[in-house]
Amino acid sequence: MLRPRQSNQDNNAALASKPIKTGPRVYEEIRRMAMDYRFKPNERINEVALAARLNVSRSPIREALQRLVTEELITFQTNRGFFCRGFDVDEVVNLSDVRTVLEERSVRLAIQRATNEELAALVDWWTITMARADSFSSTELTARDEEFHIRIARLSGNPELARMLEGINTRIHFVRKIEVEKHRRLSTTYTEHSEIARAMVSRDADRAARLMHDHIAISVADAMSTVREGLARIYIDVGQI
Amino acid sequence: MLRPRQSNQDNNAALASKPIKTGPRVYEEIRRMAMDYRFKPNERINEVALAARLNVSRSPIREALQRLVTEELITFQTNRGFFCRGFDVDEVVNLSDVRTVLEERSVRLAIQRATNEELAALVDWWTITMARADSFSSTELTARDEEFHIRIARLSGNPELARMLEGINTRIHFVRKIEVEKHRRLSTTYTEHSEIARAMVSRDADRAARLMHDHIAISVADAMSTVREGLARIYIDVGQI
DNA sequence: GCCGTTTCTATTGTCGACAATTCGAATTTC
DNA sequence: GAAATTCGAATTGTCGACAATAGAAACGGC
Repeated sequence: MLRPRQSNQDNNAALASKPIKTGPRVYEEIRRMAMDYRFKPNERINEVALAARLNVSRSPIREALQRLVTEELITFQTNRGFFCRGFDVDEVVNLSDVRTVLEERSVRLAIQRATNEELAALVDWWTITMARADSFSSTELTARDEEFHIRIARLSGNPELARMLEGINTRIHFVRKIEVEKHRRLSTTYTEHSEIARAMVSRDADRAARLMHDHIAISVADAMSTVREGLARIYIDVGQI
Repeated sequence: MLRPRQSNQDNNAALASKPIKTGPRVYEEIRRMAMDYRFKPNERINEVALAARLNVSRSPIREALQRLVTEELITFQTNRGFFCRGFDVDEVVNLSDVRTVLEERSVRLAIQRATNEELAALVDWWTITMARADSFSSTELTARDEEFHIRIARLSGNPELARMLEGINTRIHFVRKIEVEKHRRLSTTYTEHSEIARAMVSRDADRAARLMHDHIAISVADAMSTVREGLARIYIDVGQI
């Protein structure tokens, strides 16, 4: 009889009948955990425990972790193992600074290269999103916020630029989510996004870039308090094992 | 008797007595190979062959490769394995575009935050390097070129910015080396670096940023021919197995 | 009671084995 | 002759085993 490569009747319940390769699955799962700080900052990550938790051996775990190391979501020390990344204000501020210049370049290129249809589609999509905003959970809202920026990055026609922004996004995902939940309504973000999109439609690069700059600066302004809030959540929510 | 974890009398000769951990060593080694296109573009990388070549098992090989995947030096497809990254003009151009905005930000921040001593040290170091230029091999020359930019990035006081620039540097290392060898004298690069450094000392941010911008633009200008030259080298030099 | 050793335990690093998949070549079919 | 098929060899995915290392605990000297 063949060895069951992946016990499809997994953990506790059945979203079975999903023939997802375990390699990628494990990677995605750990990545998600790291993004959401399911590991405490600087916590040492026990490979065997994690392997048991995900019903696999240590090999795929280690490969996924190594990959996350270069994504800066995980830290690694030889002979000591893997650790969760830290969580501090400086990092958020520094990332935001980089993000600012990349996003500015992003809008400028998008304005230069995107078609009228593409830009119109961006506006439409965001308008619809705004209209439905109340029906979205914080998680969904955060995802839409991130998607707005990613769409622009894609329109820039520079995949490398887009990839780097995505990398930054995954690293600041947690604080961004906190921000969304803190304000909840997000109305300022909404109007700011709309303004940016409209500036893009009218091909006003300078204005769009400036709006984008300010848009990011605002959230950096109270990064301190956001991080504080984030730390509280990390160490208070023990809802998940 | 203990199992010899690593046959220290390696491949063919003896740089033995080096108790370097095999994990990091393997990673560095493969990384170097990828940077220099010792693998042909888009070539499939055979794990067992590579493992045999480096005298280790497949586990450390795979971990290193996974790590290089997020560095964009290696590509990966489930069930099909690892591949060398491609080698085309678009990528170089796109990376250079990103690099430009990051380097501009880098000088600006460095001018803002670096001390007089630090900037003076930069000028001095580059002056000395220029003086010794003739005694350097192309490889050493390339390294100095890269180091100049990295030093500025460090002076920016933003480690994230520096890290991203380093990432870009490793990806364009090959073409940069070609450029260095193509011009050999490098005199323009030399004077350009000097000018940038001097502008930094006089805290002229706009000028420094503009110089940096042009400095990079120049090499992008004939990226096409450089890449062509690079392709030739990759497929002609069969010096290494 | 505190600091430096020593011993023991938990965890990581690497390996070889084997199943699952893919690749390539030979073969057949149209 | 070209395209599809089949089958065998090569390669990848994952596992469990065990040595080497680090970390904790017990011990002893002061």
